Amino acid sequence: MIIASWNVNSITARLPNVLEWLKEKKPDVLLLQELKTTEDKFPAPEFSALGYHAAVFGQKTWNGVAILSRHKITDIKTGLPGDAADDQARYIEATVNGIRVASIYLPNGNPVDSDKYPYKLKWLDRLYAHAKKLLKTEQPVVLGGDYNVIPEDKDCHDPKLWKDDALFKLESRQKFRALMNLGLTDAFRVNNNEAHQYTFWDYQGGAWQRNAGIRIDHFLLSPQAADLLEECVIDTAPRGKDKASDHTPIVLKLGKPQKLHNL
DNA sequence: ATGGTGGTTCTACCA
Repeated sequence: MIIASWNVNSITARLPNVLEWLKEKKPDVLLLQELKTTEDKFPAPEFSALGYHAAVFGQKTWNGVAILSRHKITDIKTGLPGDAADDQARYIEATVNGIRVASIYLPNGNPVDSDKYPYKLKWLDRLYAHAKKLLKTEQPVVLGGDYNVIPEDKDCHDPKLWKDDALFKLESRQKFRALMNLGLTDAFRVNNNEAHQYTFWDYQGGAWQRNAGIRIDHFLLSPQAADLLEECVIDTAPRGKDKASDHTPIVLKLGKPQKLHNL
């Protein structure tokens, strides 16, 4: 089973690129972030024509997340619990093929001296609390998306340039670490310890051409999902296309549950 | 320290 995640920076602007990529890669599931549109304007018919169901949590102008799937999508929940006043469309969760999957668009948090940074940190705390509950179900859980957190020095081009940024500040990284200390696994790092593997390159300053990127799109897996992990790779090709998003897809391959020997 | 680009929307704001 292939599950991919892609921050598309407007599904309207990115539709041709996303359709082309789906036709080529044919993932079972694609998690989308930064739709920048509402449910009623989401291009569901175009995805349906390729065989994908869609669960969408949108809003006007900003944010917006979705789950596309060739398999039936059930038990859809929108919004991250823990703050009734939070009206930003950043979280959608559903069951696909026996796996609980979430598409996450974590707040950016910049500038750090605005209320955006505490909102990000609180959002990370809410995600921690929610992940704890999901882990108690002992189901395969896949939390994928744009976390807006650079986990380590080696996940950016030049750590010095990022040290005071909301994506790299100590509190952000500590809270991301805390998620893993709950028992979640950063799928990309299971079989790949290389530095400078990126999922985002800024539109500005020739960041793509200079490979001055950051790794901020992640798949975090519950133990039951991590046991199924076969591969997790970043597909850099879409970032080099015309009219590209500033993010590129990260792709996760899960196998079938193994039969365990009785011990 | 600033500005560089691209998205939505139409004037700034966000990333």
